[in-house]
Amino acid sequence: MVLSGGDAAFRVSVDVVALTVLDDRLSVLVSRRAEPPYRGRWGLPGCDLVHDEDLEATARRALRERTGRATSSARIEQLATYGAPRRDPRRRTVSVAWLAVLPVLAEPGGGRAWKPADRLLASGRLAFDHGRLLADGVERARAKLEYSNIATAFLEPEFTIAALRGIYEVVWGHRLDAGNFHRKVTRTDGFVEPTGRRRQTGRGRPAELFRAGAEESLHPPLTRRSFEQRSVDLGSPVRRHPARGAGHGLVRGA
Amino acid sequence: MVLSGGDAAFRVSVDVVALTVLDDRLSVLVSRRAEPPYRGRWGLPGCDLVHDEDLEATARRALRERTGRATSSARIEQLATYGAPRRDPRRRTVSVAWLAVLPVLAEPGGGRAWKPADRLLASGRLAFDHGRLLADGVERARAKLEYSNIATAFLEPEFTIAALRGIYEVVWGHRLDAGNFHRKVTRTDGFVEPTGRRRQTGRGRPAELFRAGAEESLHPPLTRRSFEQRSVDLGSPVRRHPARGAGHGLVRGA
DNA sequence: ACAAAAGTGTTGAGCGTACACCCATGG
DNA sequence: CCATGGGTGTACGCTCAACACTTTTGT
Repeated sequence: MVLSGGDAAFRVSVDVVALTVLDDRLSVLVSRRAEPPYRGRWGLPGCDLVHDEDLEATARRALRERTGRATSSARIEQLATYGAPRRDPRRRTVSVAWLAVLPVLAEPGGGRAWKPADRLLASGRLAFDHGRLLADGVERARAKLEYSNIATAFLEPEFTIAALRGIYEVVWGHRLDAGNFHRKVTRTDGFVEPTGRRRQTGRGRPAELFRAGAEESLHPPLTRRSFEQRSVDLGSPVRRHPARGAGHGLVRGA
Repeated sequence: MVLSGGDAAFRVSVDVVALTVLDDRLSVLVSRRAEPPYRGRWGLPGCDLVHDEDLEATARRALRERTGRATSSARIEQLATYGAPRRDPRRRTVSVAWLAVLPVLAEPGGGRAWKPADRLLASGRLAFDHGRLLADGVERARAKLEYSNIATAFLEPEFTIAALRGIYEVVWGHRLDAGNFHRKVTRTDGFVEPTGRRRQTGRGRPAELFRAGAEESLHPPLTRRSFEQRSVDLGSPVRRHPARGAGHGLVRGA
């Protein structure tokens, strides 16, 4: 860190890949750009770094401005920094990207929307290099489900094991065995802790409610590896409930 | 990413946590600062971002300037970005940190040195927030040994399985069973591939030489988890050869 | 009574650990 | 010949995938 003779200075911004699960799809918060460059394309929430504000505080501010909510409960972590010389055609900009995971919120409105991540990626209609940011964020989330309790951040403070399983199924894109998942989750120290309450789900036996445990990292991890060798249909959501009218049950496991 | 009315601009720098294994110790490249701030402390190699240069190119430049060598062979990956308002007392600076892993090079000279990472961390005599950068870099390296082939980046292109095991032992700080390690490494697809050559090591049966395989990520991973429950002596290096004169053999496994 | 969802039991395959043992070389 | 390090064989224990089965509700 040598102080150069000159004083080259750059714009520094923060962009947030905010993920949630909405209608059984992994979805990301974007807003349609009203101004050039990339007018009409979708952009991730972001804002410029300002004097005396921490990077993480800046990311939380970007998220708060776009969701219109207090986001102190959102789980947030740094993703990576993107600084290719011409990634912003106006001016050289170094952007620190953050991954945020949060439970479903009200629709944000005002040109902003939760859009399915896979569709948005496939459409190629993201501004700047936000397609890469989103892809990196999704991959990070997928990986972290294996060895951290980040899945609980997609849910309200109290949740059922089935709801937690639903997060894994949607983010990983394949179904999991309910029984084995239940055992694995409840027996991994610090992953979830029982509240003693139950939830009426409608049909079926009422499920116990849990909250996130103290342990951030899971040992041993859950593994998606063994499933990846199987074909995964990325084009359609993992339907967690049979389509109305169509009576075909979904196969379990292989 | 909204263009603010003002034009706040920041110094952007790149710092490199360059790791190697020297004398059975995980070591990091540092240079003694000749100028304030932090005169006399140890600093990581770094340089300022300049117009039209990629972040990764900047990191490689910093490494090259400090090692005096072509470092195209070094494995390099982004670590994290540090931007606390007063991390540099002179001017607000956002620093993108990179992790580099490379084989032992000649001593760099000129106030630069390879220093054992653990001692340097314990001494607290690093400049700026470089202690945190170093701690994060070491933890990243430790974690990546589990599920990537990054250990091969510490070695020359051709190496023995025992040398590879030595990297794991030094970085993780405990000994591994030689037989099981050999089996695990040679049977994990894409980790290493045989060259057909052998190396005369002096004593003992000559070891086969391998080179790094094509696969970046290991499935299934090696695991340090099972060892973490055991006590680990962080204060002294894992001696891979018995001390001269002291005839005590090191126990294997538990 | 039946369907559906929650949760438990059971079993077989695979993997990791521990450690015995053989191989190939230097002294 | 022995010592040393390279490399293989083997057995035990644990975990996980698969799936049968029981529990508890709504209709």
